[in-house]
Order: sequence, then C-alpha cells, then structure tokens
Amino acid sequence: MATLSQFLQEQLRLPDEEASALLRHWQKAKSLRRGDFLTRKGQVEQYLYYITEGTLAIFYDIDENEQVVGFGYPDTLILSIPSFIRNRPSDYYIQALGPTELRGISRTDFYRLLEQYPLLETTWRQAVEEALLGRIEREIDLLTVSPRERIQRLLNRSPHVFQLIPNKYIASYLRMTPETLSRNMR
Amino acid sequence: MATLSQFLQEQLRLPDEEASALLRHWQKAKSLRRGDFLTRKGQVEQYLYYITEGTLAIFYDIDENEQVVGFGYPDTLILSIPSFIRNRPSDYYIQALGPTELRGISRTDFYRLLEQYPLLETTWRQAVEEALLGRIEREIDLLTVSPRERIQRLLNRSPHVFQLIPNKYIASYLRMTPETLSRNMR
DNA sequence: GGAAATCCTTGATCCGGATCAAGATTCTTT
DNA sequence: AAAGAATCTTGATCCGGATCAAGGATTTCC
Repeated sequence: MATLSQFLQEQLRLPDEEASALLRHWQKAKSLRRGDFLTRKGQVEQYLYYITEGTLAIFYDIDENEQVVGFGYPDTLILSIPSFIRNRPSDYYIQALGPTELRGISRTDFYRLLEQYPLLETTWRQAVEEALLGRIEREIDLLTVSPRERIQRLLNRSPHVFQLIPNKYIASYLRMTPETLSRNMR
Repeated sequence: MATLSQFLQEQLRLPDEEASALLRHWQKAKSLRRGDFLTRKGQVEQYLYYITEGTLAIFYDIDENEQVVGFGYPDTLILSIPSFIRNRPSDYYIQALGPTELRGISRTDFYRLLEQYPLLETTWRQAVEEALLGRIEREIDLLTVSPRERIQRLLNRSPHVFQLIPNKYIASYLRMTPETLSRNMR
C-alpha cells in the first residue's frame, strides 16, 4: 500500500523538516465506497487528498451529460484544482469508482505552510508547473482527430489506466463513445 | 502603447523593488514582421516575452497540418511554456500575424531572480496557477460539442480576439474549419 | 455462490461537420 | 491607387463517429 510520507520524500523530494511539517497537518483520513462522492458539484472543496487505495474519476457536466476529465489512483494527489486554488464552489465532481482510501490536508493549513516554508512554496510551484505541462500535453493528445490514435496515445502514455479504469470512463475521457472505443481497441 | 513596467506593477502587483529588479534584466527588444517566427519548432526558447504591440499565434503541428493553440496580443506575456519551463526544444512555434514589438527576459536571469526574491517566486507561482486555471477553463470550452456554442463561449470570454485575429486562425483555435465558423457566426 | 446490475460488443442507420470548389471581399504591399 | 495575395462566404457532396438496439460477458454485492 502507498504511503504519504514516502510520497512526500520520494516524489516531491521534500527534506525531512518540510515533510514532517506537512505530515503533522495531513491527518484527515477518508474512506469511500463505489459511487460515493469525494466532492460534489457546487461544494467548496477544502482539502487536498492523497490516494492510498482505489480509483476515482473527475467529472464535469456539460449539455446535460457527464464528461470524464481525469482519474485518480494510488500514490497520487487528487483535488478539484479550480476550487482548491480559488476557494470557490467546484464545477467538477469527484466520485469513487471502487472502494477507496484517502488522506487529506486542509486548504488553509496548506497555504499557511507555504508561507512558513519557502522550500515548500518552490516545490508547490514546481508541482503546479508540472500540472500545467500535463494539461498542455493532454491538449495535444485531444488535438488528434482520429479516435484510434487518441487511444494509442493514452496506451503509450498511461497503459496502467486501462488496467484500473472501466473502458466506459476511458471512452468519455478520450472524447468518444464506448462503442467507438470498443471498435478501435484491437 | 502598453508598457512593461505598468504591467509588472498593475497586472502582477509587484512592489517597486521586485519590479525594478526584473526591469533591469528585461532589456531585450525585438521587432517582427507579419509571418516572422518568434520561436521555431525544435528551438529551445530562452526568453519570456512581453508584447508591446501586435498579435501572434502559437501553433502546433499534428498529422501534417498546423493547429492554433493560442494567441498573443499587447500587454500580455507570450512564450512556449513547455520549452521555457523544461528548457527543452519547443514542439510549438510562434508566429507574428502582423507587425509586432516585444521585450524579452532570459530564462536564466528569470529563474535566478526567482531564487533571489521570494516575493517574485510567490507571484510567479500564482501566475502559473492562473495559467493552469486558464487551461482547465479552455478544456471545458472545448468539451462543448456544438461548434456554435464553442464560438459563443469565446465571444463571451474574449470578444476582443475577434477584433484582433483573422477568423481563419480563430477557427483552428476552436477546432473547426473556417467554413464552419463562417456558417455559425450569425 | 447466485441474482442483479453494470459493462462490453457487434450490427444498422443517421447526421453534422469536413472537404472540395469557386466567386466575392478585404487586406497588404509597393 | 492598383495589383496581388490572403481571407471570407456560399453551395454541394461525403464520410466517420454518434446514436439506437439487443445479446453476451463481467462485476458487484448480499
């Protein structure tokens, strides 16, 4: 099972002092069952979560139907970014796709720590830069018009997603119907 | 005409000290004519530019044809983000759509200043957060399937784009052909 | 372990935006 | 100001992915 302190030290490369300062405030544990919401639409999400177990999907409703815009799996962070950064009601909602375990840190605590530890601010700045680069990468992936190629790109970049997530959601994430995904998978 | 020092103080809200530290290193001026490249594909872009005059478009080639992924206009910054952040060759290229004036600061100088001035790092972190939010907003805009609605969203969010940029490029940016844009503009 | 729900697959049809084409308009350049 | 280039518009056709439908395969959950 994934552990938060390893994540802070190995993924984010935080020194002991900063890592334990974060850990001290990072206490809230949460369990979800399949279908439970981590964040509902319109709710101000006050937490940044680390996933220890399970999978989640981030949804956005447009024109009456739901679209998948992202996934979460163990040893990664998950949050409604706009809500967390702007401290405003979330347009997204986040749902557990199976039994899930998370740990959270409150937005207030988090940003207070940023002010306290300059090194933390640098790390967070870099994390946000990475997230931005990820979005740009994804924008390019979606530029690809042919469904077959979009599938191929995801297979190359994140093969594990196909192990973890039902195809139905992957199809939505790739902007196609489950039928089209099915027809182009082999 | 837009000025850089005003931009630093009013848009980024930098105090005098940080603003003038930046200005001291922000000297490089550049003129482009219609069609000139600010950044070529494969080139490592070493500068962050502020636009004083003119318009530019950011392109990405996929499947043999070019796609517009962004625009630049006066009193804003422009750069190939992945290239600047990662210091790697750019997959994008940036081209002037008309006569254009810019001022640049080198990547090295810029990141050196970040280390020197903590307040600058905070401001940059917030700017990157904003850029990330902008991308997310744009992802949602592109989720909209109907071309007519995509046009409407851009009209609401950035009406000035339609004044500044030829429709041809806007169509590409909105992921449709110029014909479709034309047919749905009125 | 077995019923029920969910998900996946395959087939048939349809439709909206892309493509191709050609003329009209606007912008650029000297 | 005029020639030339680029852009915009309108029409006709086409095609690939969405939609609708139904049977089969997996998962979920008590």
